Amino acid sequence: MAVKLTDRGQKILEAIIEEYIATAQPVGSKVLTQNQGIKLSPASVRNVMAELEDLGYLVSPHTSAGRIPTEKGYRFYVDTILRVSEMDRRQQDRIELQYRQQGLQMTDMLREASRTLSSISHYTGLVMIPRLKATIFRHIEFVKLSPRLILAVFVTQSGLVQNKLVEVDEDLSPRELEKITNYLNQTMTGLSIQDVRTRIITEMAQEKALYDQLMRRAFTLSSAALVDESNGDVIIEGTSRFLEQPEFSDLDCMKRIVQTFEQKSALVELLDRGLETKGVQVIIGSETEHTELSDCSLITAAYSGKRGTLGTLGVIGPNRMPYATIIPIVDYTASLISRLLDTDND
Amino acid sequence: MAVKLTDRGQKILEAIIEEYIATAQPVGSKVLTQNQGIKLSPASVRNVMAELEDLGYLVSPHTSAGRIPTEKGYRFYVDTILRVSEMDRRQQDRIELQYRQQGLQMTDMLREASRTLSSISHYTGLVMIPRLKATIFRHIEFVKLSPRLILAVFVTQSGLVQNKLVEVDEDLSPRELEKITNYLNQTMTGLSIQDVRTRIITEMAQEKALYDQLMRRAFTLSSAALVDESNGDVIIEGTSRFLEQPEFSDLDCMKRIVQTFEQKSALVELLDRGLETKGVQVIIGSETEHTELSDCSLITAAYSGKRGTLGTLGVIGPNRMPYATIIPIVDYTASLISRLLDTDND
DNA sequence: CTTTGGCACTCAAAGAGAAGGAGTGCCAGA
DNA sequence: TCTGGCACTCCTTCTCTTTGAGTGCCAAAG
Repeated sequence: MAVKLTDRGQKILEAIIEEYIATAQPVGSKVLTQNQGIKLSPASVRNVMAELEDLGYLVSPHTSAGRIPTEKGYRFYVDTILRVSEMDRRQQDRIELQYRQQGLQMTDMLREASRTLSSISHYTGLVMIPRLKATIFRHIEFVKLSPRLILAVFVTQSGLVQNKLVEVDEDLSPRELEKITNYLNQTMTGLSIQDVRTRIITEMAQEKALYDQLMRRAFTLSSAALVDESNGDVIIEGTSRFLEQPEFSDLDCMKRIVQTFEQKSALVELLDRGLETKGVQVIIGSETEHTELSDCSLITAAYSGKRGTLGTLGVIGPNRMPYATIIPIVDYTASLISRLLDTDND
Repeated sequence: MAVKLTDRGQKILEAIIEEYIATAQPVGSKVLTQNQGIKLSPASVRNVMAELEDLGYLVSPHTSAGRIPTEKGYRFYVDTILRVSEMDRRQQDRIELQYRQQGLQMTDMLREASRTLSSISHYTGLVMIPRLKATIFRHIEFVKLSPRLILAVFVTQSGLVQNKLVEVDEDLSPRELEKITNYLNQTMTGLSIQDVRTRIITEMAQEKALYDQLMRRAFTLSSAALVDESNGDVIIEGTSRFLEQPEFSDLDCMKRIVQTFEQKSALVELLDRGLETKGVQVIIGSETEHTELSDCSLITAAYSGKRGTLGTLGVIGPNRMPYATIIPIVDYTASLISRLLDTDND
C-alpha cells in the first residue's frame, strides 16, 4: 500500500498545511490556485486533494468544507517537506541580549528562557528544571538552624542551588559540621550526583562498624541533602496564549488542558522524552499519549551544561503550529542556554 | 438620601444573593417565595425588589429577567448581613493533616497552602511570599564558588531561605569569609531586615576611613545579599477553576484575567493591601481598581510568624462567590499557617 | 493520459420569523 | 399593607429558508 507521494502531491500538501496554519480554516481548492507556485486548475487540485485524503494526510470536516491536515499530514510535513532555516541573526542577538542583562541565578535564567520562548513564539513556553541526578556536585554547605535542624545548601556545577532542611537525631557541634563540610567538598567535588550517591552507599557500608562516627554522620547528612524529591519540575510561561487559539475555544477542552498544565506531570513526562535526543524533537497530537493533550503539539530540545544534558525546553501549542518558525527558535534557545550555563559559573 | 433598609429588605436581599451565588441565574420573585423563610406573595416580593433596585443593591439585565446583585449589593451583604460561622472542626483537622505530613521548607508549605485553598474553596488560591524586609534575620552563610563569585544563603526566622549570587571585586580567603560570617551572625541575629540594613549603612559610614577593611567587605557582601529584588511574588494555584465559572465563559474576558494572573503584579498589589489589616478582608469587583479584575472578588487574610505579619493569602474568584463558606476557609488557613510557622522552626 | 470547465449535489452557517415563557409593573380589591 | 390578576416586555429557542463555499464526477479539450 502507501503509494509514494508524488512531487506535486507534496507541493500541494505543503501549501495546504501552511495555509491552514495561517488561517485555521479548512482549505479549499480555490484558494490554493491563487497561491503562486501552483499552476493548476481547481479541478486538478481537487483530484490531488482526494488522493491525499485517501493516503490519510488530510480530512474534510464535512463534504462541503475544505480539507485540514491530519496528524499524519503534520508528521509528514515536519519530517519530509519542512526544511528549517537558521534563525535571523538580528533576532538571535535580540534574544541573547535579554539574558545578558539579567542576574546569574540559574532558575531565574530558566524562567526567563520560558518567558522568552513564549513571547517570541506566541505560544506557551516550557522549561524543565534539571534533575538533581543529572548534575555535577560542586559544593555543599550545612547551616545549623537549631539543635535538631540543619539547612543543607547544595550547589551544582551548572549553578543550580538546592536548599533542604534536614532533621537530625543528634546534636552536631559547629566544629563537627565544619569537618563534615570540608570532607564532603574535598572528596565529592566534580563527581556526578549518581556517583556521589553510590560512593556514599559503599562507604557507609564500610563504616558500618562505626569506626568513625563523624563519617557516618557526614554520610547520613549528605544523603539526606541529596535526595531529589522534586521529581521534575517545569516552568510554564504564557498559558494565556492557549486562549488565543481558535481550536481551543471550547471551554471544556480548554479547561482540561489548563488542568493538565497545572499538574505538570504530563509535561514532565513529555519533556523527559527529549532528554536523550539530539536536536529538536517534535511531538504531534496523540503522540503525546495523553488524551488531554491530543490536540497539542510540542517542539522540544535538550540543553546541556559543562558535562552532558541537563534538561529540555520547548514550546507547546495546537497541532496547527508554525513549525517552520518555531523549530529554529527552540533550537537556538536551547543552544544559547547551554552556552550561558557553560560560561556563567566558572 | 439612602433610606435605611428594612428588615424584610435585608432578608430578601440575602435570599437573592444566596440564590444567585448558587445558580448564577438572575433571580425572580417566584423562586424566592418557594424559599422557606419568606412568607410573602410574589407580588409583594416584587415591590421589595423594586425598592432594592432603587437603592442600588440589585439590577435586572433586562425587563423580563430576574435580578442580580450589584457590587454594592455584595458589599452590603458581606458587611452587614453575612455572619460567618467557624469552620467545621472535622474539616479543620483534615486540612491540618495535609500540612503536617509534609516537609518543612517554608515555600513548599506556602505552595501547599495555595493548593489547598484552591481545592477546598473550588476557586483560585493565592499566597504571597513574604517580603524579605518583613522578616527577621536569623542566619547568613557565604559559599565561595569561584574567586569572584560568592553564593550568599540567607535564612529568616520564619524559615524562608534566600539564595543569592554575589559578584565581588576582590578575592576573599576562606578565613576572611568565615570571619565575616561569624561577625554577621553574632551581631545581626534577631534584628529585622530593616534594622539590619540601617545598621549596615550607619556602620559603613563609620568605617569609612577603611579602619577595618574586613568589616567593610562584610557590609558590602551582606548588603548585596539582602537586597530584596523579588518585589513580591505570589503563588497561584488552580487557575483552571476560573474556567469553570459561567461568568467568564467569554474567551476574551477570560484571557485578560489569565494574563493578569501571569503578570502577577496586580495580585501582589491586592494582596499587599491586606498586610496591615487584621482578619479577613474582602475586595469586590471594581474595588480591585484593575479593570481586568473588575468582575473578580478576593477574600484575603494576613498570616504572620513569630513577630508580626509576614504576608497575605486568599482566594480569588468571580464576584458571585460563596463568601459564607470561603471566608472561614481563608481565615482558618491564615491562622493555621501562622501557627505552623511559629512552631516549625524553633 | 492529463487537465480543465461544467454541473449537480451536499451541508454548515447565517438569518428570519414565530412561538414560548419567565418575569415585570401596576392596579384594584381584600 | 398585601395579593391576585393582567397586560406588557423581551430573551430564548425552535424551525425553516436561504446562501454559498466546496466537492465529486464527467465529458471534452490539450
